[in-house]
Amino acid sequence: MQMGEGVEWALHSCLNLGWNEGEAATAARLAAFYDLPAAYLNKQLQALARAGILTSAPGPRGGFRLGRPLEKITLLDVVVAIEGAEDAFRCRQILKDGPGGSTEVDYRETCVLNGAMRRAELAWRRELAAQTLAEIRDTVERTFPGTPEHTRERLSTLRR
Amino acid sequence: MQMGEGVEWALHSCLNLGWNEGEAATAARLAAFYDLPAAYLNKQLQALARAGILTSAPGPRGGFRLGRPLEKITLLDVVVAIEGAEDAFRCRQILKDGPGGSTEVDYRETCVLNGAMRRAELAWRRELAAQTLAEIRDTVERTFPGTPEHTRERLSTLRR
DNA sequence: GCTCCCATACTCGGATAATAACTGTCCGAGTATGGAAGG
DNA sequence: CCTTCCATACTCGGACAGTTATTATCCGAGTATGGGAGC
Repeated sequence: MQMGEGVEWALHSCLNLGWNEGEAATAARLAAFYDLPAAYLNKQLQALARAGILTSAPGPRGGFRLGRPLEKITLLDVVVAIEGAEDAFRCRQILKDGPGGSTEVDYRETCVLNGAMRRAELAWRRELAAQTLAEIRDTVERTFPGTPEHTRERLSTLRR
Repeated sequence: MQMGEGVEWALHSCLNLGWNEGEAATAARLAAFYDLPAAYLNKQLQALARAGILTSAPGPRGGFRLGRPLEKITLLDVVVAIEGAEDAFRCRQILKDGPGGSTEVDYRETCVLNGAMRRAELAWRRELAAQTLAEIRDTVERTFPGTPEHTRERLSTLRR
C-alpha cells in the first residue's frame, strides 16, 4: 500500500506556484526545479487542473497557476486529486460467500471490520483536510525565510 | 493507493480462528470458507505467522491457529504484517535537488510537508492500533449471536 | 508611423510503451497418522 | 494382545507465471507571439 510519488511532486509544485506571485509556470520549469521527468509531472498537474486546484493555459506565456489561494487548498484536496477518492481499504464483501451470506445485503454497511477500517481512514482524511497549504507555506517561511525569494529566482531562471 | 485485498482475508480469517476454539484450521478450509484461492490465502497466512500473529504446523492435523488471544491482536498488527511497516507516503527528499539543497541533510526530518503527511498517517495508525480483534469479535457476536456456532460448524464440515 | 496578418514557436492534453507491484499457481520438504508386521 | 516400524497422505513453505496498476515517454491540437507587409 504505497502512495504514488506524484503526490509529493504535486504538493511541492503547488507551494512553488504559491511563491511565484500569480505568475504561470510551465510543467517543464516546475519539473526542472527538482530534476523530475517533465512529461510525467505534467500528467499530475493535469489532474490538479481537472480538480480545479490549478488552472492551465496553453501556448507561449502559458503554463499552470493556482486556481485558488493556498488558504483554500488542503492536503486532502491534493491527495484526492492525484490518488482518487476511493478508500485504501476496499471491502470486497466476502461475507456474501460466508455462512448465511445473502447476495442482496450490502455488507459494506453491516461488516464490523469494514466499519472499523473506515473509521481509521476517516481519521487520516480528517488530519489531511485540517492542514491547508497556506499553513505549510507559513511554517516553511518561518523556518527558512529565504525560501520565497530563492524559489521565485529559480523558477524565473530555469530553462530560460 | 490501494490496500491489498489480502488484508481483508487475513482479518476475517483471524476472527474465524478465534471462533474455532483453539483448533487448527488449514489454509484450504479457511479459503473455502469464503471461496477464496487457497494457495494465495496461504501466502497471507504465512505472513501472519512470520509476524507471530498465527502459529503454523505442517502435516496431518496441522494448519494455522492463533498465536495469541484476540485481545492482543490489533488491526494495525494485521495490516503491518500483510502490507509492511513502511508509510504510504514516502518522502523521496526531492528538496535535495531544489535551491540550496544539500546531499548531507536528511530532508525526511526537515521537510514540513513530510511532517504533515506523517502526522496524518500516525492518526490512522493510532485508530488501527486502538481496535483489537477481540472488540470486533464481541461486536459481531452482539449483532449476530449465531456467528460463533455457524463459523465453527462450517470450518469443521468444509473439505471433508 | 500605424494596423493587420500570418508564420512560428511554445504549451497543454491525451494516447502510447516500459516497468514494477500485486495476484494467482505450482511443487517440494517435513510431519503425524494409521495399519501391518513381529514379539 | 501389545509394541515397533514404515509407507502414506497431508500440511506448510517458498519458488515460479499471469495480470493489473504505476511510471515514463511521445506526438498532435490549439494559442499567444512577433516580425513583416500593406495602408
